[in-house]
Amino acid sequence: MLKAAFREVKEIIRDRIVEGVWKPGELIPNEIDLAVEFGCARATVNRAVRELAEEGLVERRRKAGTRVLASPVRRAQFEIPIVRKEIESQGQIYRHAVVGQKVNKAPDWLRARMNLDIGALALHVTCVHYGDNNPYQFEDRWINLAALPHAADADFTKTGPNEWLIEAVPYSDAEISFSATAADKELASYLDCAVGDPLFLAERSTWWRGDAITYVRMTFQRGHRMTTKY
Amino acid sequence: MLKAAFREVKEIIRDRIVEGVWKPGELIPNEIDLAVEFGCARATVNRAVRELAEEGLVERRRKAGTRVLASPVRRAQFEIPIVRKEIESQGQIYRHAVVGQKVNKAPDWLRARMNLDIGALALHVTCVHYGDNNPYQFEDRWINLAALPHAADADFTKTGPNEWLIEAVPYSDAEISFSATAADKELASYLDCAVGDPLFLAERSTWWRGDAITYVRMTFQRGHRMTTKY
DNA sequence: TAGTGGTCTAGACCACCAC
DNA sequence: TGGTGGTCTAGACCACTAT
Repeated sequence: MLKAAFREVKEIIRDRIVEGVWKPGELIPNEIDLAVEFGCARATVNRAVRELAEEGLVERRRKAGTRVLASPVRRAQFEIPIVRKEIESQGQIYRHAVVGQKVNKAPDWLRARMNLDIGALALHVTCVHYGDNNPYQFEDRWINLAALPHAADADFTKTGPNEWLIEAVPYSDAEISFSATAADKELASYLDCAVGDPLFLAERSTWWRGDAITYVRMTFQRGHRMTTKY
Repeated sequence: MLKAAFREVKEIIRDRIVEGVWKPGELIPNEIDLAVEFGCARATVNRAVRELAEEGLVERRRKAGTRVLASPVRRAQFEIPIVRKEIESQGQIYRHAVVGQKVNKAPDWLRARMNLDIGALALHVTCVHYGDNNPYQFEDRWINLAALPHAADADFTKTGPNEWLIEAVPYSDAEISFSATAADKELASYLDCAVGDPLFLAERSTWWRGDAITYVRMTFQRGHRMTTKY
């Protein structure tokens, strides 16, 4: 058997959908009929169709059956690597420099975002990540000291705050968002670009069982792109 | 049974990993032992651990066993909706305006990108998508007329080119990339912003079995963000 | 209420690959 | 070459929900 049976079944069904044999909005045969047609067990068909549903090509409901989606929900998936690995995977030499590290009272916007009490303390760390000595990313991070008190004493010169955090604490939830921003004077100097240049910005908040861990703004060098196939 | 058994098993294993019971780099027990421990069938354990592997938390190899990954590969997933649905899902009223539609000889950069022959014809369509009459996205699209000859006669005033394409042709491969760009004069006028403003840009190429279908640049209004949880 | 998908089981055989 | 995961099967019961 060259392929697993459920993969074969999956491909056949996928082809029938993209070729229009089963059109958007229509029902496809039920699992038992498909199992008979393909000469396999119902569980095999189930796995094939279940995976197609996870990919957003069909929609399944008990009793109602399996329906071909009119406009398949397309999903793109991005890997979120550690910046060091991202740089090294491009064959460049990584280094980073900590340019700021201070304990602050969390500003209001941060308290709102991370759901912190009034007067809560946060560690503010900023650093620049380089690939082959060219600035690659400016990292502007806040760490909730109520959740991670020993972060205050950490040394981020050897291990960057991102990698330090990964080893120090797991997280249960994360939210990431991407946008465009204009370089201000600080960004322009760290990222070696002009004030006003359009820069790609990623922001991430992470949580561990309801407690905010960290919020970080990662601003990339001019011309940075995030690409994926799907 | 409140939860499916395989989900329970999955959560227990996930907890043991994040709690450090099974540490990064270590092997976890094999499927048979886990099945005995949890009092279920091996297939149930298999599904649980297989899904954890798909999520990037563990790595599985025959004979070698299942290993906890040192730095779990984090993946963020974005849904790529049709712009009309994206706008409508925000409770806004959608409309679009076609601002350009012309058959051209494909320029060199496009021929290189889409792998077209010299002299190949492409349809160039531009349009603006509005939410509640505010500009939301500027769409700048090229369609390969060798692959889709009847696109030349299409009327995009009722159905935008993106939705028209979805109905007209499936695709087997797509590549999408995100970046930041500065508004030029044309973008500034269509998106009602200042020249030089930083804008979020998405570019997508789609293919059907080796043939390029379309390439599109989607530039969003100022301040646009793309967000997801993971 | 009946039809459909969701899940589980016990057992089986196979493919891979570290040893 | 033996241990591990990968897959398949036949059958069963259950959960949801359209009708």
